[in-house]
Amino acid sequence: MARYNAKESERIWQSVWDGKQSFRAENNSTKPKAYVLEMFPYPSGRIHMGHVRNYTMGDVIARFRRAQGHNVLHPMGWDAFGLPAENAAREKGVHPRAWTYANIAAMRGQLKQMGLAIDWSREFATCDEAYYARQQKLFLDFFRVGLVYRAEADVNWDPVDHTVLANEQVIDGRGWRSGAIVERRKLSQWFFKITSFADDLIGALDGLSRWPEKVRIMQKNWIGRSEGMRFSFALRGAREPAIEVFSTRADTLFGASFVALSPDHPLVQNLAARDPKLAAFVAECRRLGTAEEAIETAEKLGYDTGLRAVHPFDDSWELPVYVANFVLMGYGTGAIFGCPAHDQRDLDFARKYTLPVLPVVVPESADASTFAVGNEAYTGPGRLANSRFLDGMDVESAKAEMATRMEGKGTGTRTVNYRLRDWLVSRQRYWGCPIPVVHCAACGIVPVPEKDLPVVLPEDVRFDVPGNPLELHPTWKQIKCPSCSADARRETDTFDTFVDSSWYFARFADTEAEAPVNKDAADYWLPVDQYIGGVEHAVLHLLYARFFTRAMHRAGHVSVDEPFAGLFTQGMVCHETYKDQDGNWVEPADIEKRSDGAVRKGTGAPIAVGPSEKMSKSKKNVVAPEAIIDTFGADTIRWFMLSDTPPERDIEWTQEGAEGCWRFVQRIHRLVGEAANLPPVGTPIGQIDGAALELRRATHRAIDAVTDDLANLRFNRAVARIYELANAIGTAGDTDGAVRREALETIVLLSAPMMPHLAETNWQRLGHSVLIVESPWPKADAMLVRRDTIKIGVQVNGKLRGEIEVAPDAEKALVEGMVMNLDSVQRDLSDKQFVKFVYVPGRVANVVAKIA
RNA sequence: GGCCCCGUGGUGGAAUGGUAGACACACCGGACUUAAAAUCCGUAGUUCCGAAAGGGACGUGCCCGUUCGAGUCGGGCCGGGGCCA
Repeated sequence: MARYNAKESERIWQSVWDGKQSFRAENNSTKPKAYVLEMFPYPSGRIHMGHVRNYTMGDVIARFRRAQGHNVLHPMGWDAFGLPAENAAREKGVHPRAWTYANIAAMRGQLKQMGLAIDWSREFATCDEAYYARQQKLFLDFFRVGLVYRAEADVNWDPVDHTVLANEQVIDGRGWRSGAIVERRKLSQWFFKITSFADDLIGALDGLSRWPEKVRIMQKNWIGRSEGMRFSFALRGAREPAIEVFSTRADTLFGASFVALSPDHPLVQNLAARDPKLAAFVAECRRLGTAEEAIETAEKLGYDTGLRAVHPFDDSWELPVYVANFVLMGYGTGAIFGCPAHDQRDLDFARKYTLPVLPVVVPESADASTFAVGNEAYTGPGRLANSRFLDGMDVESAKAEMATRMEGKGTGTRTVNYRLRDWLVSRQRYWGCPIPVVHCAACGIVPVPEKDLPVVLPEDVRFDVPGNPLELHPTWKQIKCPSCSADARRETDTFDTFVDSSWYFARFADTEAEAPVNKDAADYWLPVDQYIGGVEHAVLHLLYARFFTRAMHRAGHVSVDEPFAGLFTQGMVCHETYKDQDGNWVEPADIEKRSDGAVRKGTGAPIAVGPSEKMSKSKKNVVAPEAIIDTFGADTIRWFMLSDTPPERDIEWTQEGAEGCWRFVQRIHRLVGEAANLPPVGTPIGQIDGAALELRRATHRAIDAVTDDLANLRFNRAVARIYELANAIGTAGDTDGAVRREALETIVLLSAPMMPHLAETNWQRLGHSVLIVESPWPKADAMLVRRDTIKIGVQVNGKLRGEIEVAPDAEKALVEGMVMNLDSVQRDLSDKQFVKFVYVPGRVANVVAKIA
């Protein structure tokens, strides 16, 4: 019999599905809807194993839901704006547009080779004018409803590349590309008011029951809600206004030993204007950049302004006012009071500048008169001490008392503060969506009128000089003010690419719509029922998309607040690492494994095998999906990605594993091919017993288990159940024809979402004229899933002593009789005294006895 | 430092508080073959007793607890990873 020709078969079925438009989603359907979405790829040029794993999982769910009778939306698009295209332009002289679309074409071809059940009619790229034009319209709508503003902000500025850098692009204080020392600069930037939804973005997390707990916690931490007090310190004998601070620990106010201002605090700016030393200190602080991690780990440095602050509860108590590098302008008010005994950063600072460290919270176990703080601040619970009217209270009561007193005097207010900052969306780059705004000397900021949209990127830009090509373009930014017609200047910033990916799922509902989002279609499809992607997007992308959905709701584009009802974060794809004797990384393709170890192909030089790590170019432990698909076909690589390892964990790619998958593909093909004399399709099953009945039971148990496993994304278990059915078919041998047909049809149907081409081929070989993608999911017969008799373990005092076979509903007394008659039980009980008999129906029987 | 996740054979991993190791990979033995590949059959946690058939003990990172019964639940450690500091 001919072996299964995967290449040939896959090509054929892909073109059949394509010709029949098998995976088109209907916007009008009476079927239940299922929106299955994987995070869309950046068009880097070729797909990698991570894509294969991600899209295979999504495809299995999409095909499974389709077979179960759902109207499935499973689309694909391209997250196509971004810096790599500009880098390619600088390095290779190719235009970002040409580079990007060529990459998309190449990757589309590779994804199609995977045989994904995608509605390609809805495909788009975020760099398509049709898409970013609508994004500009959304921006104007957000502007209209008050969710957009422009403000000065601290940014990481690369003085060589003339651009703003994200925190992740600053490495050891230097620009990741130029290597120049990054400066902190104040620039006018565009912001989305994500903080106005902060409370709701936290509160709604509890309702996302089909999200991983881990992601919900990460988002909660990221938003960082904290309750505290806002109050002021007056300055003694100074003209300057009082310093307003925010603190979550107002209970420790009597332990205060200094007040500290952010280097970016307005008061500091004023003081620095007439104090060159302070100005120099501020400049020094700015060199740290804006990354919190850098600020946290840097040495705590301060500058004594000479000002003296007055304690809010004691007019005679003065505190020094410092400028400190660890105080962030963006958090709270940009000013704090320092209580060294109960805050580690304050303690580090106090030790450096020899300021008092007075404990005011004493743990229950310690003695208030002797309790002292060494090099570790005490942040735990306890009783207040050295704190006048707060003495003896616990921390929570003291906070409440402080709040009541301050609010009573009108000197402070309870405030909720967030770690989350508003979203800075402007980037000084070319390959992004232009922000549709005009700057006019007379009118200020003027949104581009909708009739003038889209603001299209110019094609004739140069990348041979540093800086923003839009800024450098000779004419593009010159425009008349839409409001007063005077000469004005176009905004040359483009959007952060996270904006592009914050609403694409809503566009998929209707990619032809004139409006950014077809509300009726979006109301039908949203929320996404199952979203799948890498955990690295747990915070930013998923938080931005949740914000955007709320903003779109407010602007009238959608009716939901949450974009993704179900979220699944899949693990990475790993591979062993290899090094030669000189310590150079070696690619898996150059390795040959022998019984005595790994060697380099050709030369036979010894190779050291290292641990399995995430596939990365730098470690050369990358296996190209194309090569695998070329050798074994798409079904084999898909089957591998689903087998053995639970989907949320990291999977290790191995050549042996891939070969094992390939053998199973062939085995199914052979099982179907070897099945001689099958009765025609639809032949009813008559009276059966013995091996035929056993096979039939195995078939229906497989349906039952695989259905449940796929519904819960337990792909590895579903795979194991299919192997079991294959083993059962092999064991059963040449039994009743109709039963064998049922078993074979079942294994083909159950494996179809995972190995769709193989399934289609064998479905046809079994005599079906309807495609398997148009065939319904099998149903398990409960009578056959249930067992007539079951084997249960017999224990004495919890130790296994034997096994008996009983009916699932056998009476306890009957089971007890059987158990007590077992020789092994009798032997064990010979020196013991019977106490009681425990029987868990269908599970276990346990004789409890004590030593006589 | 805080919070969260994980720790099971040579390997990936199964296991609603109920017979630990399903299923797969690798290894080994056998059949088929001139040979190899492919395929099929088989053994396989550790250890002890036994010629064998069998039988016993131990076993899910470590310790303690709850329970008739713990990989699973609780407490405390150790190790690995993640997030936030």
